[in-house]
Amino acid sequence: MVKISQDSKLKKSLLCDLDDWEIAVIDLFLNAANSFGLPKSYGQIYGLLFCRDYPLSLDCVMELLKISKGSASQGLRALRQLGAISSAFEPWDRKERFVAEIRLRKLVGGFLREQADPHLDKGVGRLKQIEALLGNLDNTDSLKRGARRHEILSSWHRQMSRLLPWVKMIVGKSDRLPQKSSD
Amino acid sequence: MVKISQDSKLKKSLLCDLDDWEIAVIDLFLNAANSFGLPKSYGQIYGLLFCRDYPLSLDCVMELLKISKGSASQGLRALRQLGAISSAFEPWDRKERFVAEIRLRKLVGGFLREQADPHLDKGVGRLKQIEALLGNLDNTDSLKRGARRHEILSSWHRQMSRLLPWVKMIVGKSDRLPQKSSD
DNA sequence: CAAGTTGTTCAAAAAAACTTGAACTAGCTC
DNA sequence: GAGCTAGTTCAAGTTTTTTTGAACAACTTG
Repeated sequence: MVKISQDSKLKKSLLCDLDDWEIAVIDLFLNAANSFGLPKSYGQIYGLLFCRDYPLSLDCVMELLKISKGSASQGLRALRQLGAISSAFEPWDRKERFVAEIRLRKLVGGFLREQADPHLDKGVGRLKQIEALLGNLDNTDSLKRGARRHEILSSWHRQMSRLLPWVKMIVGKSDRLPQKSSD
Repeated sequence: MVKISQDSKLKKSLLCDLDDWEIAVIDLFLNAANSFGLPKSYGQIYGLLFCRDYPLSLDCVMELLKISKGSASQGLRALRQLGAISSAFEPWDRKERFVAEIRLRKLVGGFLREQADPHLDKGVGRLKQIEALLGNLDNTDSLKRGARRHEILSSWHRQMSRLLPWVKMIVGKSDRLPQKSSD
């Protein structure tokens, strides 16, 4: 491949800037990320990849979004960890390139796996801890109250544990887009 | 009622401090609030009320949790808005007092109503905006790509809109605690 | 192995979110 | 209406989170 892409003046034009609609989409994901408790930059990165048909490298992401190398690197890593993007190496270049996962089911699944499941697991520990503290107690009144609260929390925990698999199932079950793959 | 409760030295003992298990429960909710994207203090406040059998006033909340009046006031308001707590005035005192809602279905429902539904609504607007931007476009390639992305986002929007009612239904459908009310 | 490229790390800077508390409104009571 | 009490508001302060960028590690190539 020609060395042209090293010249930063040309780079800009080669990468061709964002379209207006792309900016709007990226902004949409920025906001979405925020309300899911993820950093804005993750949303922007996902949004950009979502807009594009072909994989982008870390450099492209950096330049198109005007964010730092560090942000881009961390964001891409986190998004891959969430299963929201995947990466591949093209044979003709050793840059890693990224594409967005667009199957909603995968996105939701990954998010729940990384965010919800861990909390449910920690919950078990917390419930045990509370149980233990109740054990050390002689004050009958407080004990009874605490025991009741423990029951309630346990019940919630059970219900949430049952809910999540359903959510993972329901999303994307039907209502697929006409053409193109899915799961 | 006697004026004793104005004497701050007595107040402390009258309110009786938090038990260890209560501290653990409050901490649990603090963390939970955090992962739902709500301020920690909201979690603490809810946690405290969750532990108690009887309604607490703003003052009590403030003193037991050692948070400021402002935090307590805002937290209580927001929690009520979410349907996570409710308030009442006792006939013998003009302080407003608060109790936690413990029916998981109500909690989830309120949260979705206040947090998810608005986002879905805003989503409609954003989709329209993107559509409009695509309208201004002559570049056929970008237009096609954009149109496809718009389809995908619309599909996601539909799927999410269908999911939420299910979640509201499923949570709390069965698996009730033995005794005591529910919905 | 020197030079060049890709991507990671992490301390420090910047930005965002949360909390505080003093000033304020509103409603009683005398 | 003066004096209390209950509760709200919001600018300023504090804490937490996110971003930056320079130093670094890993790998390739000549």
